[in-house]
Amino acid sequence: MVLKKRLGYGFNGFQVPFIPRAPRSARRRGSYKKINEDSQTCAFELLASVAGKLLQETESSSASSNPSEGNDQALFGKGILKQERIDEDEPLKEECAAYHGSCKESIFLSEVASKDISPKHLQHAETALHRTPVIKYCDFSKKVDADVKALNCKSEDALGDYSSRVAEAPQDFRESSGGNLENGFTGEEEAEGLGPLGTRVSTFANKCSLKDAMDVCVNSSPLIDSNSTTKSPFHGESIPNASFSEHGNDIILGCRDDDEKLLRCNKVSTKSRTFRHPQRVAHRRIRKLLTCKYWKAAPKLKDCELSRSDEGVKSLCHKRKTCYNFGRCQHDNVFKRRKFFDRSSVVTSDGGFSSESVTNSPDTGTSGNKSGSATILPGASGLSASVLGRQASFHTKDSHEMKFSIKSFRVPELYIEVPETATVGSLKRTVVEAVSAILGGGLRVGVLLHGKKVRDDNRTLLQTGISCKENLDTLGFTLEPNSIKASPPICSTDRSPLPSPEAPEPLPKSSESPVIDSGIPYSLPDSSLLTKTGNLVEDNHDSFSSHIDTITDKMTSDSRDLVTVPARSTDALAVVPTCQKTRRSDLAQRRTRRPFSVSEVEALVEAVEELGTGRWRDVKLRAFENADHRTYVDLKDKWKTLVHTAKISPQQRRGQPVPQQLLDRVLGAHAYWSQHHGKQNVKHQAGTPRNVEASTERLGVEGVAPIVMM
DNA sequence: CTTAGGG
DNA sequence: CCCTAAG
Repeated sequence: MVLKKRLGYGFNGFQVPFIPRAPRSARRRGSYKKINEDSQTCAFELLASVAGKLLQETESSSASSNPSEGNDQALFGKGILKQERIDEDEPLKEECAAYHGSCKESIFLSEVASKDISPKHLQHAETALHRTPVIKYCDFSKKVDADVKALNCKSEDALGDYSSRVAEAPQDFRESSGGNLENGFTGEEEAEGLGPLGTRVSTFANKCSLKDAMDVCVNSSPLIDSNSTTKSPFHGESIPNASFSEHGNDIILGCRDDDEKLLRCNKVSTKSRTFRHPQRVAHRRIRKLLTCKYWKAAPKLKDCELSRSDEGVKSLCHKRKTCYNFGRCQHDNVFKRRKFFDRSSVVTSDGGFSSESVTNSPDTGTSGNKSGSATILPGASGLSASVLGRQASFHTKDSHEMKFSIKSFRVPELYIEVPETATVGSLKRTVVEAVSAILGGGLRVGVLLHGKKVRDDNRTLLQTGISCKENLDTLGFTLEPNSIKASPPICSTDRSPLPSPEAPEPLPKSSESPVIDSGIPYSLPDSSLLTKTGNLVEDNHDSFSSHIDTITDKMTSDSRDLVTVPARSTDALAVVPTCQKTRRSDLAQRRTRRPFSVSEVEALVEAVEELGTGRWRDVKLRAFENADHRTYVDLKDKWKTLVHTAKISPQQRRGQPVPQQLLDRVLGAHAYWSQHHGKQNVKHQAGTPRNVEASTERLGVEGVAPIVMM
């Protein structure tokens, strides 16, 4: 079975986390989802599934404990692993190349083994590791391979042991390798006392450029022992990595940043370049946005609305909520937030910042091809990526060739606040960091079939009901960030204003509990930002902290998955400068109040008399056509208040007095229309309730009723 | 998007 | 005015 897959990828945008709240409108959501769903449904999933299947097959067929050997050979020989990345030729690439070229030990060894394992390197490596969880993982895999190879060639001292072990039992890898490896995976701890293996890994990681993180991951994964289920780097469930490459699939999953600065952060890069303005944003919304002192860009993820996948995914979403650090202090704004998002021009209709998908591969199935599109839903953090895939062709019975491309990546709950003075670059960085934080814990791939998550990793595709020929479209993948548990307050360990990526944060390793990585300190690289934020922080400190508490409480009660951000973290604060008040005014800013003038009231009354209640839109059109600030809802509300006003005693009325005459008419019309289930008789004229001069106390329909229609 | 109502 | 649930 030869699977050739290519993944294009790119971050499409971030999604705002969804708040566990009941969907506003089922209807709406449905439509929303529909849109997304259709377009991106399962490339990734497909891929994953295929991989899984392959894995299965592989396992059964070739059960070589030593993956490096035969497998590699096969892979490379077939040129399966193809690096589509075009960009930079980074070390990583080199490595890959080496790999490809001769998967023989020699090369590998030279690359890996020969590397310096000086403390320096280590440090470097560590840094790298910490920064890039994913990469770590990837590297790790490779590492393993490398190790294995090394072993084969000539065992290298300690390394040999490790590697051998690894080769045999990847699962144990972590354990055997000791903390080091683990560290590498999780990126939690410092890589102290790294063993040889650890060292290497680190080194390797170091070499890899962040940009290629994803690529690396995918490509390298295959290298790992196919038989063993490697604990996914992503903390999560184990993923049959081997499967991917084994069959010669060419899977390229890459994410890259266009912004190099971003690279310093974590791995999964995002490419966010521009903000797409939702076309539908109302003027006023935009207006509001503009007036905001700070703008926030957050994808809006209404619960699962954005999730493009089906129920399965949805459920996922619901289960895990991610609260990004940035959003922390505003929990109260959660609600408002949503609103904001809706209105924000910054947010894309489908989610927020969106950067168009970045696709490297020329033939990415970006072109509307839906067949294999997949949605990657980052379950935990709600990060989701959508993948577009395409089934290229079918060859022999068993070999299927498909192309996949990750069309977009979405990170749902990203709440970022950046001063307008921030630079675009800083914004990007911020976003990247935020995303990185979410992805920091690694990624997990989930396979969805018909919207349902396939949990049994051991079943073959066939068994699962996944057929490349038939229902590829029903296949979906989810990319779920391994949520990272709330980590201890960063502040306790790292106070540096500009947390360097090096600062490792403890990450829970448990694959069970998804956690969001809150540990990564976020900061705004931009000095100006920092400065500004710094001030803000100071200013808002109190409110902030208190607010935090509140938030925390709610959060915890709402979702354990929510990340708890260290309230004190300077870093965190830096990103979330604004607080309640400010935010409120900014985000939820109410429309300015515009009392209805008598003339307006009159016009309204007139219109209602004729049209009746229940036809606010028509009323609007008729009497307030040009008053864009008066929405039909406003009119309706006004009518409501008018009616109320008319019913109460003049003494109780406040505000600009409305001529009693008008109020009388209001009552009359109200009585009339409430009596006749209005709308239908548009015909009868203004005469309707109107002649009610004596309408004053006529609550009864009678007084008004006179106006018979017909 | 509209309506209808509660807040 | 806002927010939402519902057509």
